[in-house]
Amino acid sequence: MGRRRTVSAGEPLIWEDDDSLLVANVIEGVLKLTTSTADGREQIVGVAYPSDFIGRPFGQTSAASVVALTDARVCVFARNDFDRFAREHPELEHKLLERTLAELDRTRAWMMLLGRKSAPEKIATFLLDMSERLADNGCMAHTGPARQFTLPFSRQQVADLLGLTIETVSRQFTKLKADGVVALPSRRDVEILDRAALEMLAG
Amino acid sequence: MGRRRTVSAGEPLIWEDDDSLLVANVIEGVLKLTTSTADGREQIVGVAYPSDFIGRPFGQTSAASVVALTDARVCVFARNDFDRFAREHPELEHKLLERTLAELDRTRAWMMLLGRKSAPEKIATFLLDMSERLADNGCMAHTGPARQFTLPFSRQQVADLLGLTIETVSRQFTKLKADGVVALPSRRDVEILDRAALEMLAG
DNA sequence: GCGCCAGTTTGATCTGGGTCAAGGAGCGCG
DNA sequence: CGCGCTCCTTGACCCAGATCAAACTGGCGC
Repeated sequence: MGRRRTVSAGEPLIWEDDDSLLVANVIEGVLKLTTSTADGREQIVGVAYPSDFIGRPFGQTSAASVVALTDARVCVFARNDFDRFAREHPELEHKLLERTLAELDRTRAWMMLLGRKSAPEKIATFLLDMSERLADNGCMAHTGPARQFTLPFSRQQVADLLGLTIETVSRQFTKLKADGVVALPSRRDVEILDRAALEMLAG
Repeated sequence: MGRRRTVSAGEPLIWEDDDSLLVANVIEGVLKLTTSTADGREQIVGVAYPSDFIGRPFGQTSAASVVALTDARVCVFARNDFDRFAREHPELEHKLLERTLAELDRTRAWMMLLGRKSAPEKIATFLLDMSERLADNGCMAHTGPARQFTLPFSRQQVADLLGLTIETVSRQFTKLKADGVVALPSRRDVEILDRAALEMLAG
């Protein structure tokens, strides 16, 4: 049941496989879910971490495309098989429902960010959100928010997540560093120096 | 199982009822799901039409508040009862899962709108979306997109849905009217005169 | 170590949409 | 019928963040 597959950073996860759509479970790594307009604007609409489901069981294929942000290992299922299996195993469907409801909550909170928050608020919210989702090595944390961590995102991807341009993201990072709120030891690394200030900025 | 309740336009649907959280099914009318910041900015994160579920089964209460846009009838359940009932009826859970997945897809499409679309694109997308969801009387259409319909939203609510200000919404409506793309016979009524133009604008 | 190149930062300028401030316009009510 | 209230439109101006245009930086191959 379900074949292992590895995807390296930057590679798309293809949804077509011998005539059937796929559903997958993330084992390791981080992937982005995006939608794009015809003229190339991109919005990241979801981020999948280990243990998250991706794909669209039942009904038609979803519009989002999936690309690995880090090297990743996933477990893929032909959708037909998965659908049948799920319908025969209510416990699995229940689990899936709980996860989908949680994801919907997170997505709705992100809508508020996209529609109503300013650039400084977006960046602060993003950093706090990341510190909760990432331990030092990029996996799920059960040890509370991390003080320092490595982003699985480039600046452009942060921009695509927050509905900003790369220049604005860069300027906001520089500002936070200048104000002593965060340290940026390397392009991808963040250390939170003043969490209270970030929480204030996040609104 | 489940008590009927009526909510008039503008009234909130209270989630606390003799010590237990509620879950509800919309029978008639339209309701908005919103989140707000401390300083009063509001974002509509979902709209519930007849047959939609609202509330948060399993897990903790969701952050969104629910307000009726039109007079509405809903069927409410104590959440504990609902959770137990759902777990004993896999068919219900399956239905709920399908709806939740569909809602997640719609929400993700809306993220693209909020993060990356311009005001004219937002308005055009909104009008096309409404024409698909509303028949003349504000109920679900199975007759294809409506050419004219009554919005269940005030201008301010359209702004809260699209992440704009009321003034920008008003100006965009005026522009579309001036360009002969739509007719606006009254504050809440819209008639689409040139669907192709709207689709072009929506991007 | 040196050059190259993608990703990033920084600066200068522009503009879409926000803000502030008046008017209109529909509608319920006396 | 006209008063008043709420919602909506319109106008003038402004500013956060986009756009355009260079530099800078840090890996990596040679």
